[in-house]
Amino acid sequence: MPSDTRDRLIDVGAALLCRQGYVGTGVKQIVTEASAPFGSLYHFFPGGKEQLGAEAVRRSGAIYGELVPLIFDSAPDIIRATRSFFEGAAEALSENDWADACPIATVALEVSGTNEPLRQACADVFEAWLELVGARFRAAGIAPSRARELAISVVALLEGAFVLARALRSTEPVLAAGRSAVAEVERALTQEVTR
Amino acid sequence: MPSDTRDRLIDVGAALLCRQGYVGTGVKQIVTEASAPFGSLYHFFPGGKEQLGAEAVRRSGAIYGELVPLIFDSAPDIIRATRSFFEGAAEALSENDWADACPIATVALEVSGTNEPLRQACADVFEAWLELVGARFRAAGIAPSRARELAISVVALLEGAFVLARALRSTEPVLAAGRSAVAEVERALTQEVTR
DNA sequence: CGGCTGCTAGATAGATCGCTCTAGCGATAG
DNA sequence: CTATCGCTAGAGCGATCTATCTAGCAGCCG
Repeated sequence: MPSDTRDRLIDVGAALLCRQGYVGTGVKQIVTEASAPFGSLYHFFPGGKEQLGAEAVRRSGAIYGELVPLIFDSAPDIIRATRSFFEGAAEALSENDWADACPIATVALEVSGTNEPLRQACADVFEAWLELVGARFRAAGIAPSRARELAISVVALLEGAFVLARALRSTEPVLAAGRSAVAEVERALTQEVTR
Repeated sequence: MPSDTRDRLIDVGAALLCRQGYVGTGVKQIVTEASAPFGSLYHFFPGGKEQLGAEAVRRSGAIYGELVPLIFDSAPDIIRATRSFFEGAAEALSENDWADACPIATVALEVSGTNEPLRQACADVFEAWLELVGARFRAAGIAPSRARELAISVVALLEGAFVLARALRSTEPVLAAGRSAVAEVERALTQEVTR
């Protein structure tokens, strides 16, 4: 049974990583906001900040990954699911002062050249997301290789829109990228039907 | 006349910001790699690291902005220009060990919630890029509002693909996103012609 | 020559970084 | 009861961070 404190450290760490990135988040800040004793961090995470960071990245990835079945199951088709996804992202972004964008993009860019374990954690999360989304596209009748390419484009549109949205403090990029994503899904479906 | 040392500090700073982000780059590392005396940094940049960072972001933005006329002028149309852009980005990325992605995306994500002057610098650069690309689309006959939306999607595809590519250490996302970008440009042109 | 200015040069302050260390609490087992 | 174990609690270490400080060099002007 996992300790409560350990869970809180990961949750708080994940939230801070999302907003400030890995380098910008100090271990003291994590334990303070988690109301955890300092020593507990190194009790539960002997690997220190790096281990906690990696686990926080993977947890964020799992939580956000759950949005895929949640949204795709409640939408009538993959076109409207894609639209929902971007509209929901835009809403969440503006409501939380542009903090709740991608939980791991900042970390991924920061550490991709300097911290291999963390880079790998981010890569694993991205791959899992691509597979989750790609599976939905395949289930809608799109050929596997085309489904993966489409998944990459949709995720890239979302990630790129988050970068622009956070810098510009506007939902416009997310909404514009969402319309492109919907169009791309439509195009892939049309190709499939008319082949 | 700008001092040689001052220029070198901005150039080295811009290169380091691209690879390590703002928080991950120390001022000592900048002056060391620029072969500049430590005191000179605060002589030329009284605002310290923040001022140097903002100027480096703006310079990177200007340099990368020059790629737009460079590529669009040497391509026969905006479709092939868009394709060139992504293919060139993929090549540059793999050749430099996934370091030369977007020079400011990491900074933009890192500081968007903690450092207003730097966030503004990133926002200004993104807006300038959107205008540069949007102007090319308008020149090809696409309506202004549609041209802006298309520019946002293309830039978002590139930025998002960079995030995935750096984490996955693969050019696949950039190439897949590039094909989507080309398709989106084609779609916008078709809409314009058949209207 | 002397004096002024722009820049170099680096020591160092003060804060913060990640991390290690010891001490002790509380619950459970023997 | 005592012993043990999981966890709490925080002092403090060495390193590193940004920024300031003084001192001095080189070149130009009078």
